[in-house]
Amino acid sequence: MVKIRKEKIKIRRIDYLPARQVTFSKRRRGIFKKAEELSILCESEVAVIIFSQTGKLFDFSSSSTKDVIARYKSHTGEKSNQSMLDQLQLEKENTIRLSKELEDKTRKLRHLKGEELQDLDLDELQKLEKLVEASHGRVMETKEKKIMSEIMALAKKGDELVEANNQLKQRMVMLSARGDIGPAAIMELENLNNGGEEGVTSESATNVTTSSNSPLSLEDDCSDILSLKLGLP
Amino acid sequence: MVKIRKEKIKIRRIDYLPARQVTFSKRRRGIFKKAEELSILCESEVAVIIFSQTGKLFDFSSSSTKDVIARYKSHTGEKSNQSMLDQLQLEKENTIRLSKELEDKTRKLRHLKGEELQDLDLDELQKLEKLVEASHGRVMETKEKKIMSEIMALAKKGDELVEANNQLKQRMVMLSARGDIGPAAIMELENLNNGGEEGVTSESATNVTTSSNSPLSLEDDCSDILSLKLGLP
DNA sequence: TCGCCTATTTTTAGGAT
DNA sequence: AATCCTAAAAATAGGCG
Repeated sequence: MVKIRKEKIKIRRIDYLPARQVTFSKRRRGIFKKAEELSILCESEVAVIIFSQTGKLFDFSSSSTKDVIARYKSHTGEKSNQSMLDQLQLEKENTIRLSKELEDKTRKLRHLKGEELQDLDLDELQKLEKLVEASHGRVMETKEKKIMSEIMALAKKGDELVEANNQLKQRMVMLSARGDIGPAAIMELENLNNGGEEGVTSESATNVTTSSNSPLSLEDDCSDILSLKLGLP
Repeated sequence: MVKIRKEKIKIRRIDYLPARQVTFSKRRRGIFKKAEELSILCESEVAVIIFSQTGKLFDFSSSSTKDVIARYKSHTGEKSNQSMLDQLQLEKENTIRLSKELEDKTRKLRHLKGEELQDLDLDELQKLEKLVEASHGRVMETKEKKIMSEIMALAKKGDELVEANNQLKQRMVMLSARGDIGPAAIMELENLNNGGEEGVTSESATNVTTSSNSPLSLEDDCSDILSLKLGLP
């Protein structure tokens, strides 16, 4: 029963481990008690979460710690785990749906390419054949239209070039008439631009408008034309 | 400076609202202070979450309430919001990837069906045409094979039926020879089974094995045959 | 709502078990 | 680690501004 002097302790880390552990235990209980009292006295919801230095978890709650945490999260504007789970579920269903669609399309694509036909019955094969035939027709048609329009574009460009050429030549002639350059240079130009043809002169420069190309029957097979790469936009 | 008698309070709901509010405020600060002291004295992580009766949130934490909550959740085996977010992100990327693939396949499918060809260039159109042609060939081939095999199956079934029929007739003849049924019934049977043909009798019943069908040239267009629905497995 | 006051209750440091 | 003891420290009920 020896009474020992005590003095107020400083709020700083307790260095002596056993003392620290004891204090932790005592004060922890103290806080939990206070928390409970507060929740009862004032009808409030209280949660206390404590991790000891060793990582051990101690928690108290007037109701359920998880509930209080959920309420805390909704208060701080965070999405709850539940709504997150819902979203995840939705995304997964989405993925499954997309996968199914993809599988279906992949299958159809194979069939249209003439692959894996063995799992089609006669009826389906007939429909597929009709489809492929129709498709072939449209592809041919589109291709021919495209070829025509590209040839037109080429022809137009050619005409424009001829026109530009003629205007250039006209200028050259005028310049040579004024003695700025010699006639030899003009000859050189003409040979460079139309190899072997009769020289296009200024008088025919205005009526090079339409259908000046070679005749082309697009009704026939024109795979030889197709094979040349048309470098137009 | 009048000294007033005080007595220990009971831990039960404080009915008088103003007193309750004051107590809430005082004790709340008390708990927070204790919590802080504990965290410092014992180097522990502490979080206190309090909801007042009016729904107002008060929280204290030695570090960050969210961190403590995350630690709490990982301790109680729940998935953290973060890992959930990661998962969600992953799913979303998955969805985007699938959507892109789907779009691509849809496009290709359209082209193979001869739709939306205008956004193909000449080169692509040519490749597509080749593909469709090849596909058409394979579809035709497969269809013909299928038709052949179905006809074979039909023929086989037919032969089996004829065979069964003959055996049945043979029995009938034997039965009639024993006087169990009259000859009129046999005639009736024969007329029912082969309308107009000469009666198939027991002596031809054993050699109905192969190629007893009508001649069919499958090399030609056989769309008229295709149109009849073959109800075989 | 807050701070201040003060008598009283409650908590707790330190020791011992 | 928990519990008891005790004196000192801290918290706080109730009142007042």
